[in-house]
Amino acid sequence: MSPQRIRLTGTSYAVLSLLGLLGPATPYELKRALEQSVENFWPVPHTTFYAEPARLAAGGYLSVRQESGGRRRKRYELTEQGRRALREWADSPEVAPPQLREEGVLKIFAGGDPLPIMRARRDWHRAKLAELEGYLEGASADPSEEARGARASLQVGITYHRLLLESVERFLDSQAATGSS
Amino acid sequence: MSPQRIRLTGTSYAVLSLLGLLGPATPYELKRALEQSVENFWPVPHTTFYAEPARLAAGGYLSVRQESGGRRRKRYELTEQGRRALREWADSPEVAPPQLREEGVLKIFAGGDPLPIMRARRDWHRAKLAELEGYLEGASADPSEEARGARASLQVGITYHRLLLESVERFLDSQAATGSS
DNA sequence: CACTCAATAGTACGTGTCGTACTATACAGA
DNA sequence: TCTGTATAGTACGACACGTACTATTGAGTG
Repeated sequence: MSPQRIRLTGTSYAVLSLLGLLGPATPYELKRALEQSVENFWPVPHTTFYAEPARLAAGGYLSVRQESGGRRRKRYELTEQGRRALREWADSPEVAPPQLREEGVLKIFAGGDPLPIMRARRDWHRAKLAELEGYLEGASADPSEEARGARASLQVGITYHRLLLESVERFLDSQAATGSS
Repeated sequence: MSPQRIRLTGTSYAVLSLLGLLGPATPYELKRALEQSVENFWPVPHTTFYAEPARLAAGGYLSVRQESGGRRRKRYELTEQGRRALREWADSPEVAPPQLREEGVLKIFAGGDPLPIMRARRDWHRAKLAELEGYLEGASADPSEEARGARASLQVGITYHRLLLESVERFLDSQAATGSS
């Protein structure tokens, strides 16, 4: 029962801030909110995400209440300790360096043909950008103060993805210009 | 002794392609080559990276010869199986979607102040870009055919990072223009 | 009303990854 | 020969990941 020490990771803070935004929520509700926001600059597979609230509860950062209905879902809520940890982290200016995991570039490194790879990328980035812009429209419909961070991060996320797309397009143009074998 | 089945991950292919480039090498040599190339679009902590060649050898993708000197390092080399797996992977056009892990945006999402975070980012991206451009100069000094993939991936990597930097600068400019409280 | 199908809401488990901390060798200079 | 620093790793426990499976709900259909 006494809270264990657990390490707080990026995923932990993602959960904590979503709970800060939504109030008490079930893992599934959190996961849905995640998909429309944090997922895009902090990817988390769903199995990891489902497990995280339980970890945080074990560490004393969340409290749980189990529903009695058929699905007996667990509803999690920030504790004072959780709220404090979140605020401290958000207010400290240090950030870990960003990481880009790009299998496409890895393939090119290994000698793969850049053109089809980068074309696939271009299409993917276009779709992703459209998706994010949709989320931003949705988020802008809710002008509350609590959603300010969500909107700001979507802005930044969109800028990132827009420019990534641009970089891919630029690369493809330069290829078309030069060695279009 | 009979080769185990192992899963080949991005890290595996990073090792395989580095071995393809360098020929027989020790984990440390691989790690050094990694830092100047693949690391920048496929981050791998050094402990994971050291372990990977042994895994691949257990799977039959690499062969090992242990040196007899003081440090008794192990020198790894691609087997035919390894070479085949690498080529098949590099030639297939499917690529997993790129992932961006950006703690800064996560903090902004959580309500952190965007300005100091993005300023730190700008500086980081500037330094990284300079570093990559240095590597490209180094790689261009070696105009061999085998290094073609290395050069191409550095080009792409530089374009990515340049645009990421630009996106941060654009964001900071827009902040400076609007609400510079 | 029973049945089926899709969508929703998860869990289990083994392999792989990560970070912290520690260890060991080589070599240069005092 | 001692001491420091760069080089070259290993140990290990906690954490993350992916595949596959399970269970509940609700809507439509006969």
